[in-house]
Amino acid sequence: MTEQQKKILLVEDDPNFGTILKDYLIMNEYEVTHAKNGMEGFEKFKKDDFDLCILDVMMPYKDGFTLAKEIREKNTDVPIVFLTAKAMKEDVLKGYKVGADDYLNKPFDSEVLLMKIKAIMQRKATETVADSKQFQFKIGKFDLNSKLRFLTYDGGEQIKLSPKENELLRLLALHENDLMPRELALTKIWRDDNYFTSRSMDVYIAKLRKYLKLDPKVEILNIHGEGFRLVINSES
Amino acid sequence: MTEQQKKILLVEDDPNFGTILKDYLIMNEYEVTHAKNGMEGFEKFKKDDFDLCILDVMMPYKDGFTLAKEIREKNTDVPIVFLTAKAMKEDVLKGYKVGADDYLNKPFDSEVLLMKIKAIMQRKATETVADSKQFQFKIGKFDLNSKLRFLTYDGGEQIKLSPKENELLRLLALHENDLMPRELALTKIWRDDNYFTSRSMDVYIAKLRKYLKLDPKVEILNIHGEGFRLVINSES
DNA sequence: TTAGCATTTAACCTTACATTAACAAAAATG
DNA sequence: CATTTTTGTTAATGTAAGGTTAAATGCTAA
Repeated sequence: MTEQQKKILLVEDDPNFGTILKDYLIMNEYEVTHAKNGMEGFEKFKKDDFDLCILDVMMPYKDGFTLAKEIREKNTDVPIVFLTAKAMKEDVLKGYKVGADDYLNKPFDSEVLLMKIKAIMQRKATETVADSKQFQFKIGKFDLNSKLRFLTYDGGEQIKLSPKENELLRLLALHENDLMPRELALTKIWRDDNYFTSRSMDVYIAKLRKYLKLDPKVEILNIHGEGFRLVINSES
Repeated sequence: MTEQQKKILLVEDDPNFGTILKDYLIMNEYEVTHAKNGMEGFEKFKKDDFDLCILDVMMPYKDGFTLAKEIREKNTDVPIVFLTAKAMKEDVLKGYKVGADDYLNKPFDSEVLLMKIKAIMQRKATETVADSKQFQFKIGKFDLNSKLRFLTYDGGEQIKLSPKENELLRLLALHENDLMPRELALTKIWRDDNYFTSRSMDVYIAKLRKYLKLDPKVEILNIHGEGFRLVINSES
């Protein structure tokens, strides 16, 4: 892994603070593009690829959150850090919804900022695409997070899954619209294929069906003597 | 990241065995400091930074476990490997409590030692630097200052945290919204993974939950059989 | 030494999970 | 079409994990 200078987009309207921060980051081996407001920030964002965006929240013309939303539309991955005034606690949460990786109260300790930047870069570097996607499945209106063992319906309600429920649903999702052989689940999840484990599996199929009822387009069909099939119906 | 020679502190009283081992390690690109007993070992430890300590358990003046305890007081991170006589099974466990990363029965296969050393170094290398240096966390409306061990609610009320409370919360915050495996906390904080330490950890989880109740958006969720998850809910 | 902590251990309770049982329904089979 | 096999579903059971509180222990500093 070759060490390369990381590019940071800094959007901060206060000229004094902005310049100081920029210089500090450059001193610490980052390549910094400084924009003085949200509009300019977005223009610069479109023109280059950045490894990190640091956005002030309070800015004329276009505030940090709005800018973040626009950036997210273009690029879902780039880490975003917000700079906020100490007072605004609630807005901070709003920031998280936009997908902030972190935020800092002004004034802040520059060392802390540096640490956070490093931590974020590190995280991004190690979380390979394969890594994070392996556990995420879209099942109709549901999202299955197989690592944390929960099923989200339509971005809202969260259903906790037991280990067996989770593994079974994951296996079904892996074979979406296709046959998931009984035997496969039994050997992979139950590690044994006999009458009782088979009945146990049926019990789990029933549980999953109950959860999935929330979305009428999603169903688990049985293929007699063969296994099951997770289908997502397209017609309404 | 530049490859650099790793420093090993070897504390072993048997002059023959010690010298052979030292030479063997040097042959394998390690920088080795050899001490002949626990007293000397501690003196040398204080004078330098080591990447690994290899301690014989049976030694005159100061045994390996006692030395390890002293080393731990100075430095909680440095990996420790014990060399034990084949017989002592029980003592080995005692060693784990001190926070041993591994142990080896004498006589042992030098290849095995080398492998273990490599594995330990690797493990430490991936425990990111950023992680170990991060001490400030925003947890919903709370601010955790992990260095000074206190939790501030909404800029006002300050809650003092005990060392264990602090470390546990810090570990949870480091894994915010993600799984913090039980085992991780037990090995990192309690340095031992058994029924009682596990129950102790549960007690601390309860304490943290009590503190965190001030902000209803913050909760510690359990993932049965896996660990805990610190989540900050965005919706109100 | 004691007072004041932090931490562990203990006890007891609740919840979560997986399996098994029991019975109903559907599908296959001859 | 009667019978067997497979599947659907719900409930009961046993065990393990976690939650909570209090008491016991250990530690440290006055």
